[in-house]
Amino acid sequence: MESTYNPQAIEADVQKYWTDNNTFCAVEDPNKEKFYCLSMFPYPSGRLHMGHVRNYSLGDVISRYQRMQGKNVMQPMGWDAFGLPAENAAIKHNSAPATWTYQNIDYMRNQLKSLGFGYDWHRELATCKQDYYRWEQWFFTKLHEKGLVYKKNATVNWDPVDQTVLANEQVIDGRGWRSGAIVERKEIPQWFIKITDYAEELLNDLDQLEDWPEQVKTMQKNWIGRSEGVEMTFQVANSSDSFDIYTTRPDTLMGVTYVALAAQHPLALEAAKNNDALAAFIAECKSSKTTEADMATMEKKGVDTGLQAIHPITGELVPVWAANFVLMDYGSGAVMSVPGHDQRDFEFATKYGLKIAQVITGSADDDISKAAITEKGLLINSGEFDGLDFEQAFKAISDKLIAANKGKVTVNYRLRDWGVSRQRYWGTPIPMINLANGESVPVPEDQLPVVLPEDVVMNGVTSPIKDDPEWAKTTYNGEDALRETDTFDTFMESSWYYARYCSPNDDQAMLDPEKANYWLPVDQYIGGIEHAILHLLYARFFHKLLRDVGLVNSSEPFKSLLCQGMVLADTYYREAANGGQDWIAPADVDVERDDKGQVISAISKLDGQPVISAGMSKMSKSKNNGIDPQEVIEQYGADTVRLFIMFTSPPEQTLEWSDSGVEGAHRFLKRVWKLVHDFVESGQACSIEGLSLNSQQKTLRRELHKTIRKVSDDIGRRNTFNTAIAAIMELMNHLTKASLETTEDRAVMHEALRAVVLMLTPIVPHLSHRLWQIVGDENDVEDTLWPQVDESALIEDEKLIIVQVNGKLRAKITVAADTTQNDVEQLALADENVNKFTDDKTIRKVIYVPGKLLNIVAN
RNA sequence: GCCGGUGUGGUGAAAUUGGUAUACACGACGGAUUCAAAAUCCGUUGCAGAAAUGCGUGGCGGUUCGAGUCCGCCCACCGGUACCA
Repeated sequence: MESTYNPQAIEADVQKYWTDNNTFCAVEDPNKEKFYCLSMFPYPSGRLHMGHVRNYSLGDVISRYQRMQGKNVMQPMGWDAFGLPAENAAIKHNSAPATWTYQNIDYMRNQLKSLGFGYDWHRELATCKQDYYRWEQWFFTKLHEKGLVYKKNATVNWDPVDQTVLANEQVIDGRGWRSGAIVERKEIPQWFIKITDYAEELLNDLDQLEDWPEQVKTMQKNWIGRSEGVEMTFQVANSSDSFDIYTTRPDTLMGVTYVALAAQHPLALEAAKNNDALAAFIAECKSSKTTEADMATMEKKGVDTGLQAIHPITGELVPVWAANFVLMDYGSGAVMSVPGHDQRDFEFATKYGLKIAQVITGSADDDISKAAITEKGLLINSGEFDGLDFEQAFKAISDKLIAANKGKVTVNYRLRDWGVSRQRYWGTPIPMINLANGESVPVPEDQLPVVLPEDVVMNGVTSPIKDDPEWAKTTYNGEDALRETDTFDTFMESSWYYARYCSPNDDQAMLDPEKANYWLPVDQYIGGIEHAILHLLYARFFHKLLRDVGLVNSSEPFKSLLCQGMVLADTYYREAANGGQDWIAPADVDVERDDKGQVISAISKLDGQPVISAGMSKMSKSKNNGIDPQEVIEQYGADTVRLFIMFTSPPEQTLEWSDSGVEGAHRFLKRVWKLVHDFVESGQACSIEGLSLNSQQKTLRRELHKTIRKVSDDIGRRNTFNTAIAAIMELMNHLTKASLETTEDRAVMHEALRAVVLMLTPIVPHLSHRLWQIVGDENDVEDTLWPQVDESALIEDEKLIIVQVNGKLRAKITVAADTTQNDVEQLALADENVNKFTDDKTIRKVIYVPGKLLNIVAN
């Protein structure tokens, strides 16, 4: 055995071995328990970043651990290949999005291989290839057939100079990122999928997802936002017009002092024809932003439309305002306003001098002249409803509206239907045909796929398939017609890729139900918390759609979910001449520390001049603080990178990159290598069977088996890989101090080293593969089962009891394991230090936690 | 704004069910080895204090024999907010 650890040589050899032996090729086997482990597939942005390395290390550790539990493991990998960045890169590099994307995939695939992830590469897929997206197009036409697809107008960001639609990301401070033009809201026709038809099921099925983080389920629940309320109709005075509003607080209906319409509401547009102020306001609203965060934080503004509405119960007239915070896209585009009991309405009413009425009792310190009373209470100033509580008022008021045929009790969802149209090129063409009569029909099945041309030139503004007058031309039933030139939201591709991995090369069907039902649901899904709502909700929705088309027999795609945190790194900068910051890469900075190790200054390695430290932030191009995984792999090897990433933080938390931490991880692997080397050099291997051990050897075996128990629990149940590694390190600290003189010493050491290598296998698979050839047996470590705990080695004859007086630690006493509570108390009270704190006091109570803790309460 | 999360030594973190706060690692300091350095190995390391001991888990308050952990209020930061993926 070589005396020094040489990761580069080992890793290349072991990776070749895995490839040559198809070690990770997964085949359906009904006699074996399956385990489908999936990490969120990457967008092929160019190079792997540390977030990817973390995500895929987590998936690989879990996959390899489950394989060592004897399961039939499938771990696939692919590419979420459509999306906006490819278009921008193509413009910048003067090439086509397809070329750029395929080059990135090739580079990143090699990076993944160099990290030693156990993927079944036979199952690789890329969503930008027609053999993938053709089935998405087919599926969309099925959904259309089932009535789950419709077209309606929806708002987009419109760049009036470039005459193009912009993503939210492309709008910076209200202006288009290329043209600099002030972006406008514009309504255009778009395709929607009726996710709201599944709102109830998407909500209820969250309860089945026992192995999902509570926080993710809560976020999804709030996003779906089920509420029970009343929908009612307000008649416009002196007109046949009316509009509907929905409220969850019908108990406050008697406190409505005005109603508010969206600026784009048809009644507001009509009224603006003879109202200049209103027309100006509606024009102003055109430039307001479209995101929810912007809508919620912007200054609330409104204008009186001059219309009046008839209160559905009192018959009184209330003014109708147009307001910028009411969304035309959501609900009916109108809300009732109760300034007395809603804070936003209160501020709006105060600002515009509208009436504020109190109709609900508040607590003693509530002051209706200062703020709205938003808690529920008893009704006052509400005529016949006075004295009712929320429940009673809800019933009485809704009953009255129903009787008058002016309203109904309804369930409402915050969730909105999924708009899937994008006015961009690099995506799946929407398989619809627009006929001359204005009707839209799905592309017939025998004409699918609608292929996206890859050999295109980007002009930086419009989609090449929109630019090319020929591309859209087609015929339908012998008539000339035009294809849809919009493409799908890329969330469409990522909503079903997990299922396609089960039969990735099937050219006859979207899925092979037999294979899909063998592997699905995914047993463990791993990805960033940023996907907690949108991606995970759409994928859950798609799975139910796949079920209802008969392609899968389960209702949820992901049995267990693990959300990993971001990867951060140090940031350094210098003031730039223009007052901004010049960000300096952490690799180019040396830090100086004081005697306590606290950083006192940082200097550039390039010029020796000081730089300013700006703390930790997410690795990004803009802060120039990305750490390239490739460089670290080349310096220390993939195993060190994997070990550092798994050790330095629990998976859900943010991970702070540290070069010295990486060195520490590398040092540990060198110690493991050296210990195996020293053991091998010390003589022949031998078995522990039939040997009689001394107390030190027994203690060492107890440490070993306690470690196996903890590591199994940490990896198998808790997903706390950091504490599993810490436990192995602790064991290693014991082992390096152990003697290797006698046969018994060496037998215990051999048992321990075999277990250490096996426990490290999921985390540092190359090193473990090599070491298993030395301390293991002729089988590959990949085909070896996880070590078992020997319960008999765990038995302890003594216990450490913590003795407290009034909850404060005063002594630690060691007693025989079978000592009674009474004897423990006597021993504790005899302790000098305990005595000092109880001496002049009366003992009131004694609390005993058997074998652990004794608390004496005295005063 | 709204929804969700996080906050513990000089640093990353541990404490799994309310029971020894700081395991493991990094850094720093001291020593061994070395012509010297790197590497390696050994030791010290929450703060104050000579010690006894006291204090200490973002802030304020509460529950409890006992609180990092439970409850209330507050602060700071992070993720999402429907066209970034």
